Amino acid sequence: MCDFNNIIPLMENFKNNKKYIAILNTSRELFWKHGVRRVTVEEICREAKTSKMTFYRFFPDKIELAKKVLDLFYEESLLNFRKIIRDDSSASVKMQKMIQMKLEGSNEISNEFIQDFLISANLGLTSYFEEKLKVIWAAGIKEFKLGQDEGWIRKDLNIEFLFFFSQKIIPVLNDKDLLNLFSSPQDLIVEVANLIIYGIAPKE
Amino acid sequence: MCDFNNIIPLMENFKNNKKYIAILNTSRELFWKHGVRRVTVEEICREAKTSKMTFYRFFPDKIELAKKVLDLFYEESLLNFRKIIRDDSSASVKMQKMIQMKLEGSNEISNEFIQDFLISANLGLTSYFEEKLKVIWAAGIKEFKLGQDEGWIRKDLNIEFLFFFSQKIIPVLNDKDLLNLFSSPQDLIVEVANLIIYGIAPKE
DNA sequence: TAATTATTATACTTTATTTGTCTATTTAAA
DNA sequence: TTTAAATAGACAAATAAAGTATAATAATTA
Repeated sequence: MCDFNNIIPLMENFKNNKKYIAILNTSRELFWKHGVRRVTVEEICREAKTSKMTFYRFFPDKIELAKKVLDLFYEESLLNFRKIIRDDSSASVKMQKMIQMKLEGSNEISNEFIQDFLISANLGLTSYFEEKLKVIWAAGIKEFKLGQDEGWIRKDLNIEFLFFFSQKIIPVLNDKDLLNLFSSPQDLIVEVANLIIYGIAPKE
Repeated sequence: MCDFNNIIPLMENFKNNKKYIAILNTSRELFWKHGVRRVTVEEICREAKTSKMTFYRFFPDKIELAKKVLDLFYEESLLNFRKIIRDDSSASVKMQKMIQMKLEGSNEISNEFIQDFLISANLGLTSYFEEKLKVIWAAGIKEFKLGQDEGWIRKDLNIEFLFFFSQKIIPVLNDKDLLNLFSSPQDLIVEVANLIIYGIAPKE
């Protein structure tokens, strides 16, 4: 008699909805380029070929959409990260893949996007971002600790330190003069990966 | 008794004014990234470390500023172009330099910027842009005709055709597979320049 | 130094844009 | 055919941006 499916909103069915996905993709692109502040709901709808009413059926407002975009981005990044960590290649290759990923920047959040999360406190995104970052950071560290358990990362390594270190080292790797020491970027990546994995001691 | 210098506004003295230059540079950067529409006067002032009042002393509004930015960009581009054309290197080297310039995109107007000139008719920039383009186009053609007079460009070449052609050819040169046929991008540029200058006939 | 001029910060009004909601219609699916 | 989903357009309310006025400060120059 009483079918609750008709009463309780089918929240998570959105995921497969074409329009919902179109809005997410379009907004991600626009947010990436220009940040949240500069992009209007109307613009997103126009680009995603949807109407405003449909937009508001899915998202209460632009800010919540931005949060969702951030969520999905992190989810995706973590998945990529996990795939490399749990991959059954050697430690050195894993590290190479991670460096590659970092260099390509495919896992990098755009500057314009992040600015609106961090700087313009007015949008109310700052704390959300910080919370999210903490969670992701923890998840990433957990993955690395897995590597310690599996034995291909030494147990006395400070993972938190490694994370900070890897953030700082990327610009250095993009140095033109450094690149010239190698016959290809790939060779540089291998060299760095080996340094990180094996240090400077000879492999026994 | 009557000093007209005090009455007639010293219009063109702006050119050397620090603040004026700061506003132009800042706005160019912002317009380049986001287009005119998305950038606010207040934002420009903030970035250029100047006040709104100073802004309005130099420019009646954002649109006039955008026009000025376009003007200066074209002026600069034409100067670069002229420098190459009137340079006393060989025809082939001239062409190499021009191709290089095109590839670097340093003389390319940004897409975001141009969008606001072309698409959003509301800003009233479209006709201004078209007029300007005509003038620059003509100036460019005139430079090339100089080359014809000087004898290093054959007299029966249709310069207008060459212009269209060179616009279309750039993306082709950025093709990865094409680049792989050469040991360096520079070699590709030399090859293309030689083709344009000498055609396929052997140099006598 | 005093006078002049340029610049700024702030507050404020006006104008324009954006938001979010409401309809009446159209389109698509069951 | 009925039901649900999506759209276009109009709209009031909220927000943001433009542009002006004023008083206070800093920088120049005579």
